[in-house]
Amino acid sequence: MPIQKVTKNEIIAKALNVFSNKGYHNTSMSDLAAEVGLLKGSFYHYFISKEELMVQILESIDYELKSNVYPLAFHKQYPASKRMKLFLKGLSKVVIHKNGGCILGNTILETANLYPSFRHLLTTIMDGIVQSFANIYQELYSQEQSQILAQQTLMELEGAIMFSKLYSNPSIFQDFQKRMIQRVETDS
Amino acid sequence: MPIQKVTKNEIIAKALNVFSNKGYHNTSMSDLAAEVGLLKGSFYHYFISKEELMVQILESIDYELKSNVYPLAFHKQYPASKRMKLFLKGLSKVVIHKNGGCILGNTILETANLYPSFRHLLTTIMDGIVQSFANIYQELYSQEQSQILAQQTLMELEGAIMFSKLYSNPSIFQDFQKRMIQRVETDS
Amino acid sequence: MPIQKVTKNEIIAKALNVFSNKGYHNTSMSDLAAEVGLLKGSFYHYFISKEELMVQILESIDYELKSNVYPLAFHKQYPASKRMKLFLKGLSKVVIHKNGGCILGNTILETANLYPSFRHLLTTIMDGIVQSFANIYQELYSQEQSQILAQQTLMELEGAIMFSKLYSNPSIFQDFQKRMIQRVETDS
Amino acid sequence: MPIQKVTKNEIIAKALNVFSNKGYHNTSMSDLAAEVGLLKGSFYHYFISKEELMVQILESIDYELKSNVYPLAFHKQYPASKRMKLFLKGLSKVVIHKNGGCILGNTILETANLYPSFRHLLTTIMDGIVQSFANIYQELYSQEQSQILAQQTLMELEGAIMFSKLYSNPSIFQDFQKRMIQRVETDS
DNA sequence: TATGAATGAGCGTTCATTCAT
DNA sequence: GATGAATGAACGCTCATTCAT
Repeated sequence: MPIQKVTKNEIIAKALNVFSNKGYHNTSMSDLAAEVGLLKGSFYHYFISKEELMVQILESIDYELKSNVYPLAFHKQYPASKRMKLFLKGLSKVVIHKNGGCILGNTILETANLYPSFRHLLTTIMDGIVQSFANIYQELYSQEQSQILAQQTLMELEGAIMFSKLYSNPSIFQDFQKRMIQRVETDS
Repeated sequence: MPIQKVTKNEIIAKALNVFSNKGYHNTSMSDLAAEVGLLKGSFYHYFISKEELMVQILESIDYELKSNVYPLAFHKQYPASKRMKLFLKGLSKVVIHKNGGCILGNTILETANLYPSFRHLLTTIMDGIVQSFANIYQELYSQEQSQILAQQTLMELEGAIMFSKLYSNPSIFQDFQKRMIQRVETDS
Repeated sequence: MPIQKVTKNEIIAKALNVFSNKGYHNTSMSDLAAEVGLLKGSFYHYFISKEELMVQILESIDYELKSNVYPLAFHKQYPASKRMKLFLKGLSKVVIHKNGGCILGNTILETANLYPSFRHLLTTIMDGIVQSFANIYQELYSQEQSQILAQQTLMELEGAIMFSKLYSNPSIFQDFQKRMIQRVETDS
Repeated sequence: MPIQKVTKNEIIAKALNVFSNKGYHNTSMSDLAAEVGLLKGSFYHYFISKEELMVQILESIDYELKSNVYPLAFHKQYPASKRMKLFLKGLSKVVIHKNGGCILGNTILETANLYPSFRHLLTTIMDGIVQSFANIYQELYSQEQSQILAQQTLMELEGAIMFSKLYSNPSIFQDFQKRMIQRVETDS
């Protein structure tokens, strides 16, 4: 009976971290194998290729967001500001890695034009995030306006993470979060 | 004088394009050499390394922006909206490449943590852009408010380009531009 | 278990030969790989770099000499001349390669100023050889005198090999050996 | 009228130094050109190849020794010890370079088996040096004995330089010189 | 004579991937 | 399932050399 040193999910979680920190092309299969304590050859028992690994990482992100994060934006009894706060927190936990930035933004910029298999997943995820933001905004704005604001919010989020990375200053992203929460606060 | 097939500036211009489209790590010196019609080995007559080439690309961007683009934001006799329009147009010409996105954003996400020589130039450039936006906003807002808006604008710009790239839809970035121009329009 | 075409020790033995014949800088990793029937890339499974390979070669020489050669100079029941004879024979077997000369001398002249990691091993080995010669001489000479003679012997040995190589004439080295044996002969 | 920045002899002198310090294979034509203040391309106006340059260096050493150094060993009115002293001094000046060792020994070990054009010159030079030593010894020894001692002296000289290099200790070579002078001293 | 751009082969090294055990 | 040896292409870069100007 062969021993199993790791599970696919463990690999996905660790590989996500490595990719976030080093980028797709700058991460080697050796790096990934080392991170999970396997040898390079063993790695291919779990994922047939580097590309397939990234696909499954993105799929797991999609699943995680759908299961645990999007619902935070749809909590009917919470006010918009609370939903915004919880949603941003949940989103950050899944998708943002300290110093490494946002796996989505990183992967879009580095690979969107190269791997159609990535692009489809990335659009699905980005759409999901936008719709969640839009739902929050609809407490205060028209549907059309909410849609626009939602997209802007995600854009600014990605930009804020980029700035945080460039200046090695996490408070840039924290300020962004505060701004977004305030925007939907109705201090009546 | 020996035959010269290319100039350093031509190389910088073409390499900028290739890096924009393929990313830093995914671009090989062969790719770059082929783009300008040289062999890999010949390329090293112009740039001693891939890293140095990128440094010089970023320096040339910095120079170009300082010479021709930042001034557009400081035109005293133009109204804010016109300055915003001209500035965004100038900025786009230097820094954004169709399908490839923004060389600044790409390079920040892919290399900011790896190459200190890049980071310093990138912060210089980003600071310059933010100050230019801030100057435009100061026609309508307080200095403090302008500063914040300027940074937000650049963040959203980078996010907008990311979306344009992901969805292969240039109008996302164009809509962003319109929004920014409207924001400083005073319909008097 | 994966197929294994060679062992590390086989590589060390063959690489020692190639380095001896061609010199450190004039030997390419392809040369070495070809010698053991591997491709260049496969070579790096055994040694992470050319420098590390040479380090391990020198380490294996040090080990071999300590295990099997130095003891020949310390045989208490043998007379000095017999010990000299056996020691020179043992030394030659480990360190001298036909036509290629002495790996120690070659490596000292070519790399001593370039690779500190080599230099340390080379001094260790040279010291060990000198001490062995000194021990032989102590049967006939004072300790101080033996020390000087021992160093001279090793110097002349390296010079003799250099001459043998230059004139493609092995008898120059053989004559040297006879001379050294006679020097410690006490025909009583 | 084209300017001439350097003379062939200047190049030979400087190239000799560089080769002594870095070795033949580890010295690039760029290194040599830089040392004499030329560009690589210009270098080929003086020497058609790296190999030809080394040939001319060896030829110039041969000429220099014949003109100015060998005669020191044949001074009829000087005693052997004085001739030995002067000869060793003259030889060192031409052939030994601080830290870099002896160009003859270096070149023999690194290239003797590769370049027949080098080998012939090197044997000529080594023969010349041996004959000079032999002439000195003939004041005290038989012709046959002198011949053997002369060859041993040159061997030990090369070995002494090797040791000096390995241990970064010039006094090893100086001690060798003293020993050789004492050997032919007749304190009558 | 001097230049320096260009060449094309080769360097040491790393890569994603394969596969016999 | 895990190993790690092997692959072969590609990497960034350097080499000795050529040659139009």
